[in-house]
Amino acid sequence: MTRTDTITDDLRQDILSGVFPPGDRLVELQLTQRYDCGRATVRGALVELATEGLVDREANRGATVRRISVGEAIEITEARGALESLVASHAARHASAEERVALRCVVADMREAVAADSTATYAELNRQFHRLLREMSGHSVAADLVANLRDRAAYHQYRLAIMPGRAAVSVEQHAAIASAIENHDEATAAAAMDAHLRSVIEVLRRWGDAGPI
Amino acid sequence: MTRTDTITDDLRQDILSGVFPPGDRLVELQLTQRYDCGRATVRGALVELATEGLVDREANRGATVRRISVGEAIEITEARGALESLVASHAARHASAEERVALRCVVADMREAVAADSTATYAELNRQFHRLLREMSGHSVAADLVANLRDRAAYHQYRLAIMPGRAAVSVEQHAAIASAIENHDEATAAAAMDAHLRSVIEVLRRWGDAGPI
DNA sequence: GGCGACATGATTGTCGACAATAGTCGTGGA
DNA sequence: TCCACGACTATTGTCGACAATCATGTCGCC
Repeated sequence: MTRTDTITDDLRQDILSGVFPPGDRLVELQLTQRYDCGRATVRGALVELATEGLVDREANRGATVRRISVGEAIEITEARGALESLVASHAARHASAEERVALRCVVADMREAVAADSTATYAELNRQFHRLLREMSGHSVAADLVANLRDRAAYHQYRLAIMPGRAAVSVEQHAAIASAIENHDEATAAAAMDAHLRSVIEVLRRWGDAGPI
Repeated sequence: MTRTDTITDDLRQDILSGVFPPGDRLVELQLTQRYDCGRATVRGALVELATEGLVDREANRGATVRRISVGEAIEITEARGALESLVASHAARHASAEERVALRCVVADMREAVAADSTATYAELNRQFHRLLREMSGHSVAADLVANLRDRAAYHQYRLAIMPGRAAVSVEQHAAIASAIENHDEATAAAAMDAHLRSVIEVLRRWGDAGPI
């Protein structure tokens, strides 16, 4: 693993975790001293994150953290729905017995987190659930695309996760997905995933009228 | 538009058109003299094309044109099916009257190309059909992803297009898609697109046993 | 004759410097 | 007072050079 890759991961993480909020300028020289490396290394990272859709790069004008409007977040979630349904159906077909157990455990933990009203824990379990699903699917093309789309909408995703009452609704949708996968039911798994993401879009759309950003 | 962007487009085109066939090494210094620019510029292009999935880059070992196995081509086409169905349904909803006419014209030209047995023309019209659909959809997220997936599987796509008898089957599937879109029938458009790509996968799968690469 | 260590060459990773460009501030004139 | 023009500054785009790393071929040893 080369230094550029490391910096790319670090910068990606910093963007996703909010160290650099949407719209922030990413000046190469500043990043240079933050990550202690040359400008070429930083540039490589910026180019990569730009093609991932996490940063905007205008010629001679520099890079900024990409701002995702609610409208675009909806598009992203629609695309994610199409792909992640595919992932879910493949997971239902290919998952091992251990993986199915692991998935059930995650759902159980999610229920606990909801009961304890711990939104941070829930958000992390949510990520874990979807990551596990991607691994189970064995469909690396769709899995990679989904992971990227999740990153792109991470900001809105986070706001959604901490929305009061949302977790309680969401957890049952995850349970439905997990249950279908446990039963090796590809079609139901895909449908459950699709329903889950349509529900996410519904919430985003309601926000669109009133919500900020 | 910066020089790096130009070189990126040129290199992408050269890869897609077969100037650099799959597996070919992309040595930075050689590309430097081919495109008449510095190594930094070439590197930028390679990084971008690597994240697009068109080139492989191993640390300290250089870049090569990505080899896509038949298995991966199937995965790519599955993902494309999921996304392009979404694109088709959005196209059915949002397309203008002129765009619907344009789509019908393309299908008519395709029929002509099939009758004339002109595979090169048909392949080009095929690209045009799908590009037009992406524009009609207004769904930039899905459209960009689909365009990228098409590039990644371009090699197999091309082999499929010149397969004897394939165009005749394919053209009717395109006609079905166009017809659904003309009728503003989102669900049917999506289903027709899905059927089209499942048919593509079917052919790829049959190849998988006997076909080369 | 086969195997492993070592030198060699080719290629990439990283850095600093220079050139080019966009944005900004100040000045002069109408 | 307002607009146009020009210099200045900040930042990016590009280049060449050096260091680091991997692959290859050679030599000696078993």
